[in-house]
Amino acid sequence: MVSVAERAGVSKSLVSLVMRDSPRVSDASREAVLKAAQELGYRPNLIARGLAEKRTRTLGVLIFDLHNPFFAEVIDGLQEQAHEDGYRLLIGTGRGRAEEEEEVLESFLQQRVDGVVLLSPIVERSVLLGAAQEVSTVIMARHGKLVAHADSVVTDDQAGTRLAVEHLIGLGHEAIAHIDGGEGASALERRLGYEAAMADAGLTELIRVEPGSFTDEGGHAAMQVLLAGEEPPTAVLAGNDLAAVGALTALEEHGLRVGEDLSLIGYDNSYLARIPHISLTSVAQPRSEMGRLAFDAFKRRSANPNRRATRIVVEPKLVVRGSTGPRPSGAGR
Amino acid sequence: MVSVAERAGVSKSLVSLVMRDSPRVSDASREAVLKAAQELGYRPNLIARGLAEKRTRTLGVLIFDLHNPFFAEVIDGLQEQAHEDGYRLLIGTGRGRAEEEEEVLESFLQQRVDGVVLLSPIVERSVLLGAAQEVSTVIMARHGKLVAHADSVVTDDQAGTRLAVEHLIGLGHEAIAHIDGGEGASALERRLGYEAAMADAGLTELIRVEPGSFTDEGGHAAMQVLLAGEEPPTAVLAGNDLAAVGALTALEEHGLRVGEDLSLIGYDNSYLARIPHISLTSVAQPRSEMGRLAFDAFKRRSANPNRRATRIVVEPKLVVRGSTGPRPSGAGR
DNA sequence: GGCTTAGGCTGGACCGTTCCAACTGGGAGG
DNA sequence: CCTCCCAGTTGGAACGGTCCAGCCTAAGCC
Repeated sequence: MVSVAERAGVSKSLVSLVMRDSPRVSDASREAVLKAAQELGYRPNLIARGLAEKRTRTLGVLIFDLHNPFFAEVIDGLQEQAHEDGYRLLIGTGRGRAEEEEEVLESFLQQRVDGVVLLSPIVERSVLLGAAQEVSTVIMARHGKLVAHADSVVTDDQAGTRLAVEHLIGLGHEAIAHIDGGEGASALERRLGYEAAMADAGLTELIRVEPGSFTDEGGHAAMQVLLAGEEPPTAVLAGNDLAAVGALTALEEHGLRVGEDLSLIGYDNSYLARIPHISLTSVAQPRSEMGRLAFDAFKRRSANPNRRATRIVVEPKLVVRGSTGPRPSGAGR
Repeated sequence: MVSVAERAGVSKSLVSLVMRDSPRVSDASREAVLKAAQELGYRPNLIARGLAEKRTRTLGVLIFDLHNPFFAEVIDGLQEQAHEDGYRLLIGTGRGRAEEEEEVLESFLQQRVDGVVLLSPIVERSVLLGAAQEVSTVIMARHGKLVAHADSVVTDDQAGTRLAVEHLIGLGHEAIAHIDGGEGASALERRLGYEAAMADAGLTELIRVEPGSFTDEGGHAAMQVLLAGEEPPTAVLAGNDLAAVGALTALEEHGLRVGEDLSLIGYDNSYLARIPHISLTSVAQPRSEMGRLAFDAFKRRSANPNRRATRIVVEPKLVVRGSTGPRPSGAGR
């Protein structure tokens, strides 16, 4: 910067002003500085700037699992909004381990990020509380109690499964089973939505929750059990798309046609559901919108760090595809 | 840091030494400093450290497409190795646009990363050359001429399609078609491998390359054309898994059983291929190993920035699943 | 003509570290 | 007893920017 200043015949303060697009610089000096910078191949040092400004215009994003396409889309939304506002994203992952997640978070703080966005974190609540005290914090896709001074963004999973059940009822189905997602807050939410919707439709007696998991093996095994029973359901609501695909395999093994002999619904509207060969009716969460909302929440909180913790709930949508159809005549009840 | 020093009754230089685990500190002072730091909730400022040390122990990783699970696994390997060595990863994406990729790269340089890893970048060659001059650069999954002062890590795609063709020939197939991946260096490599393997087996006359793309629509359309022809192939090698899944849909529409009436092979051994419902024979690239190799290359180059550009080629493997089987008797030739 | 105002610019303190040359005190060696 | 050495420690100069108070000059106003 000093070399640029010398070459342009001005002070380094002025170079600094030009680099930051200050309006109170004459056109002549601006041009001279830019020319000198160009000639010297000068590139501003964001490290030094960060030190002097005491802020980095950087957001730390902690992702539970890089492989899950869900997160990729959330980051898309986040990145888009952040980029527009001149923020950079520092992405890290604890690769599914709480301990590593904590390390990554600490490293974000040491790097003095202006805020952190935690995507489905599994660290203990106390860690979240600690983070929220240090820096603007947004927690995504984690249900449970609010964390003081942190905002959270979640989807209404109960509403999601309710949509699915109502769609099936509209098609004439009554014996609708649910393949549970196992432990974890979102599996619980999804199950509650299913049960409530069934009860509201007067189908309490037909509620059937089969233990499973969020994996294809889990969905496969659960569907096996359902089909082996005396009165198999005419429709099944899987915990997520992956489990639904596992269930699909089981149906094939039994020679049943999905969408005709039995209707199947997934959850997440992932990439998988969209494949024509699979064509799965599924509940969609507005992922990139969630990313945008998270960034907005961050901005609001950095403007006013002491505001109350908020929870932003977004509504899921049902995407109907080929895996659901009318109740087969004469089947079950 | 000064406060910690005062509280511990030592100089800030000594605090600095303790924080960096220097061996030339007495146990007594070390303990006193750590105690004071603990009590004050002191957290080292990596920004200031980066400024003073003139290096950041940070690697900029530019990803072509966050959604592609291929990249997630490469990053896994990279992250593992980097973490072990005390490096952090700064991840960014140009979201498929060359112009944005350039911006992200420039931002990495302004942040003074110690190196950059470019995953399948689409920026112009001149940009790569420029980056390589500024900082240790590793280019991944991009074929083509070597870039001066940069190392590259690629898979041998020609060998990959060759493996696939040889597997099919071993099963008795002769009329083996290839669905091309469209433009781009890797589509070219894959096609060349196919053609060479066919020629080597004396099947030059049966070489058939159907234009397509790396998407499911592309695979679907190409398979339609192949099946509509007079002498449809008994085996098809798709450009990647996604195209193979599209082809699968076309087969279904024609009432053909995959693995029996026609054999199908994908490329990438993605998540999709592993789904039981799909069960696609596919060519696997050692993704996380590629990530580790990229980090090694970075380390070597930072130790010696002027070493010659190298190209590290890793060998693909064939993963056989249910979509390939013996040539149906009496079919085609 | 003198006073005020404002735009444009500057010098130097500061941000929180690392680095380096130099200092100290006690033990070993002659 | 003096010198040398070395482990342990220290003060102050970087690192490359931003920030702020203040300076200069020319224009505007009465």
